Amino acid sequence: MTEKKVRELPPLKDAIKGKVVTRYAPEPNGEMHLGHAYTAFFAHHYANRYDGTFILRFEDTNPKQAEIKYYEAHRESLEWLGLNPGKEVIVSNDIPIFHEKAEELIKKGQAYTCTCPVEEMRDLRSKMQSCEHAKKKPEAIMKEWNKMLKGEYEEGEIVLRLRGDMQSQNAVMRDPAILMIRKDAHCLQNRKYNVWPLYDFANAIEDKICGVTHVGRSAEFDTRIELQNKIRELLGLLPQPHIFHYARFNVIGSPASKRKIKPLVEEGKVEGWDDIRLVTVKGLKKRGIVPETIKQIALEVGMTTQPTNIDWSLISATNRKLIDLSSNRYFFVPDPVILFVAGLSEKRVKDIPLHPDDPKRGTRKIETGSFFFIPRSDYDKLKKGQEFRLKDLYNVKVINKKADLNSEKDLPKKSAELKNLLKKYPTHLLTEYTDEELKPGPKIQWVIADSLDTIDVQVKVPDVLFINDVYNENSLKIVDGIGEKAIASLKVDDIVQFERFGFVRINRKEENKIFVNQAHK
RNA sequence: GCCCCGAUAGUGUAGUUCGGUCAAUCAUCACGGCCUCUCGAGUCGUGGACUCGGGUUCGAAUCCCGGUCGGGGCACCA
Repeated sequence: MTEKKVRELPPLKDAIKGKVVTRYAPEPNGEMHLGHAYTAFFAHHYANRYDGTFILRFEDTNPKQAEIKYYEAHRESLEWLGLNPGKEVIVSNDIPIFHEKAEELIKKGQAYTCTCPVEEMRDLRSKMQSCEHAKKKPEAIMKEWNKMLKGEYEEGEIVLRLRGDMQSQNAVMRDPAILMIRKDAHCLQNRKYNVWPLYDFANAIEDKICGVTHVGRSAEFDTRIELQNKIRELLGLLPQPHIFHYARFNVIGSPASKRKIKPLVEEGKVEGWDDIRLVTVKGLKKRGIVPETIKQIALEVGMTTQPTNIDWSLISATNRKLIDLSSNRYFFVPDPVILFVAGLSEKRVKDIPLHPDDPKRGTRKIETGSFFFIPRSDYDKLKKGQEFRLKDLYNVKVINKKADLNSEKDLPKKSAELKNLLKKYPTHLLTEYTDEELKPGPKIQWVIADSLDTIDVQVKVPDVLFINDVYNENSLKIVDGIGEKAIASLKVDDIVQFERFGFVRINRKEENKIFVNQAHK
């Protein structure tokens, strides 16, 4: 096996070995998706490369949004991805620090309280005009600030604004609000605080508290660099961290953002955040995509500043190569019909390899009789008189495509089980044994039908969720079929290949039925 | 509307910093051959791209200007 040349990310600017600190900073209000995973991967990757520290930081400064279950969700997903943080930080624990820093700005004359209604503030900002509140005396500002902290204002009544630059081309610089009143209970801090920092303020300071040296994030924050740098500058929090941006990653046909996934979950168009059609980390896991695939694709795509639209085939192909050698092969027949082989009285016992390219994996024994299941799709293609091979067994020839094995005479005595199966699967094919010789021609997948020494299998087969932005009604197919007995002893999370069908991950087991998800062909 | 950012095959990328070695890399994809007791893997081959217009230059994917297209931002969300 030749080692594929691995792409490497560009070096980090001013990176000193041992001193690099990076962070992955999600808001705990939804499951981790591919975009998050890439951000986390890059941060982790660079921290490792320079023997630095990778921090998981929860940006939970909006009590309306933060939910306790999502803290855990991010931790779990990171662990599964193998991106373990060296340190975890919860931003809402640092609210007192933000209050302190805000006060410092007020004392320096760099911030003021403002009671403009939202619309008015927005309007004035777009017109590059200050409001009268900007002219307030320092003592008045400090007085109002203290009232804010004590909870004497309602939400929306007042904010603390930074003295930025009203004439700036960059609209975020025009005296942005940096702290606001929030009265909702926070999932961790409860009602301890009335004043909460907004994103830019919290982020600028928190990166410094954490000692973050290099920040990689998605490009929507491009215009905030100036603001965040200014906040740090005013507070003497220097030097500035290095910030690099990259554009959004899209998978064609799969909504990437929480904003788009949430409604799908709520409308029941998907089965939950971990639906196998979604590119959430849990969805990918459930489908049978391995962490290494996600990392390899992140590396392949890199940190481009142009939006990317990855095709599912890239994910499938990458994943297939990674799991191919480690996935055992099993026999599975989707949508089965029953086949009888005449002219052969003795039973056979075959040793069939678990992997065609790796004999060391060994074999499993399968005892065959005269009754088999074969896929309907193969059955449909067969013609009377045609010869074909039962894969790994022998050759047979079609006698009657529309046989009724219930009434057919000259069949060996049928067990009660078999009689039931014949009724349950009413399409019957009558063939006769010809010979053993392996020759060119169709090879058909089979599972024994003489007894119940098999297992019922249900497969979920995912397809793209959206085609040209329209929800794909057929994005999830349920395929029922029958698998060989060995499948029954597989464990949940095992990834195997059903031959001539595709790679699947074992999702759930019941007493005599197993539920699997198809990752891809 | 205003402000940023970007543009290499269907898709993802390499090359752009420092113009010639680029009739453009690798992968995916599609098609065909070989191999294989899978529709998987492997292997060989074929197909397909420098957004457009102008400029600089002996020479432009690479530098400059303009257009077009795409993405993002302009919150008392993050």
